[in-house]
Amino acid sequence: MSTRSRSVVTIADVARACGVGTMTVSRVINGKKHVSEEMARRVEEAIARLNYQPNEAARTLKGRTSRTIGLIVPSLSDPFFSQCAHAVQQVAAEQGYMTMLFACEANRSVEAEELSQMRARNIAGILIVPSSENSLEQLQELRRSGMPVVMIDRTFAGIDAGEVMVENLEGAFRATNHLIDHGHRRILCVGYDREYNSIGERIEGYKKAMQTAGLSQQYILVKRGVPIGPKVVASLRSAKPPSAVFTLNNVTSVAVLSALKREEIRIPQQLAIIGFDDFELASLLAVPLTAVRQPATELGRHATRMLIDSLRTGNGGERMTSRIVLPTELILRQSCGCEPISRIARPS
Amino acid sequence: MSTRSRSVVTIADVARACGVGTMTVSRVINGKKHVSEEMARRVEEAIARLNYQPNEAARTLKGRTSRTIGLIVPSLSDPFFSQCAHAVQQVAAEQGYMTMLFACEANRSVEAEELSQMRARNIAGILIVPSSENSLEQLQELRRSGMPVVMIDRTFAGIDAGEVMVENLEGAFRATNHLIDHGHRRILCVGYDREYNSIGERIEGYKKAMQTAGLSQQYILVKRGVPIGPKVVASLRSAKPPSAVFTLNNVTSVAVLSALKREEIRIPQQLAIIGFDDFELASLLAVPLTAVRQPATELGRHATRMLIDSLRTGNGGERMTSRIVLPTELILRQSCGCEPISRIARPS
DNA sequence: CTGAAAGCGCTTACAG
DNA sequence: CTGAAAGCGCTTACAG
Repeated sequence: MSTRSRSVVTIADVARACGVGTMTVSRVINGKKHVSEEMARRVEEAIARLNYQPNEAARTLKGRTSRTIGLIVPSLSDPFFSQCAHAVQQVAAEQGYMTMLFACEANRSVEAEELSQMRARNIAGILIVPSSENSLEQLQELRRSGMPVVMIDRTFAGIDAGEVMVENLEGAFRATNHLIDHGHRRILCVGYDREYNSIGERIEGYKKAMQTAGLSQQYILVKRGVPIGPKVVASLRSAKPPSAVFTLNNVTSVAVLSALKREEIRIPQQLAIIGFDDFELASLLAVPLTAVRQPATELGRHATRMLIDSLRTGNGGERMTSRIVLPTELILRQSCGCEPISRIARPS
Repeated sequence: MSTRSRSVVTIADVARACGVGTMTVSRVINGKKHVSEEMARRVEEAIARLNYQPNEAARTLKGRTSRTIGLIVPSLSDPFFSQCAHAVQQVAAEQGYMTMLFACEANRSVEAEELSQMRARNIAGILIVPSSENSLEQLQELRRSGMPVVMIDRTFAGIDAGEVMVENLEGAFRATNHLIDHGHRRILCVGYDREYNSIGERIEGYKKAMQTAGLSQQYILVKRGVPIGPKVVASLRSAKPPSAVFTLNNVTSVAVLSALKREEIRIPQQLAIIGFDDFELASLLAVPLTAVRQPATELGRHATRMLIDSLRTGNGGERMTSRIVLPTELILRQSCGCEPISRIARPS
């Protein structure tokens, strides 16, 4: 009863039960082409009766690639990535693929290690929010061997892979302009991870808006791990204190918001703020946050579809040039200085 | 260059390169017992030089179980589960296991389907936040065939599996008592998913506290999908309006908070609130939320360790009776009526 | 300490 | 439409 024998029933058992060859069973499992109606019925009945389930390891060993895709994200603690991951898993499952999950923690060596695990497991394709230049070479090698790769949210040059991005520049441009429209002249741009092109594009958007308006730019761009809140607070006491701040991602927004709260700085009166990246609780904050919403779910969905498409067409060996860029949306709340939308009078 | 041939180099290639048998290479890969020092060195050098990587599918086909564990959670959108999932993935990776991810969306048929996929993929063991009674039988069948299973956060009776829970009753008891200490007499208990024992225990904790204090209980317990906020608001206009509310999980807390905000009901003056489940932004809310903190990360860590332990000892075939119950913590903020902690004067 | 043989459960050509 | 043979890349006994 407790022998460690899983999947006890094999294709041979089914074949025997029907008095046919294993090939016939295999054909039925894989789309029943060239099998007579009646035969197919008999085999299917036996499969159901014996509760047979094909062993994926065996199929993989022959077919060289498993119906599993790998997903590498920096972290699942960040709601943006977890939402994305959720969408990936959903779409993959719908299409009959399983998802192997990896959270690399933006750790260089971990990402490389994970990539090599992927290869060992005959993963069909890779979805990655790339965090490290170090694993680039390995990624490229995987590509060369024909494994399809799709980069999500940010990309590295030199990798021949599909890309699903967001309109970072446009979103940041609009956000900054909105602040300018509110009359702000000294707008500070704050954030982490400037080495990623997603963040880089947001910075460009900010820059473009400031330049267009003839305003001078101010930045606080630090490395991950450096507490950024105190720096923003300190800038408020400088000779030219900013009257508004544009934060480059949600981690930054939360860090800045925490510091402002701690220092009892009033938003938006003393400092207005717009963040890139919206999140569920943004509207329930002490001062509801105006934010650039990124379609995290759509990002995951599109990327997964792109990957599976290239798996189906089997053109992973060719160049993967697809690129999708999704629009962002500026969600106006109060932290930018906008008034709360007056509620419709409710009938008592 | 672009043939779909991954993992081109096999164990045979390595063996040939060293002029040894494949067995010797296999031994080196798997812990180098009974291999001479020099031989091991030679083989390892060849492995590195050829960039050889053992094919997991082949190993699995022989060994019957892959170094992969399956994780089934209801959703990754809920930060509690995504944090938990993150911890699982981390610990598993440290121990050399990969994580196959499934988000079942509390969908009965999906959970069952996923479970059967697990079997097909020779998964070594299962970590599950169970959502459905429907898949119980299947889980139990998996158990019978020797697959170790650990349930996280909530459990179903009749499944012989490891359990990692949280002190739900105690946490809820303490939270309710705290509200009573603030002078509240009419405390409403609100939530979803009463069918889960985790939620059931929280209800018991509330009940115990109310009974001990000689107070009468009030409940709003609804099915998933039903908007719960409006019901809480409505109760405020009843003959015996509650002066405080205890919410049974974070989804409920957020729903109630949203409704209270919409109706401009002041917290804690008009209605005090304590929620079960803490979250990152709780302290940045309009009124910082007092909450029972669950150690999501610890939950994931312990569960993964428990699973891997039973994989190592190979006692999956025997009964899995381990049970870990982690403590919760009441995080006092302002929504319960407590005063904000006075800040330490900062040197200007 | 080392290796030749057999086989894990499936699928890919190849015949009929 | 159907099946016997061979082999995917590894590991498990079994010999030396």
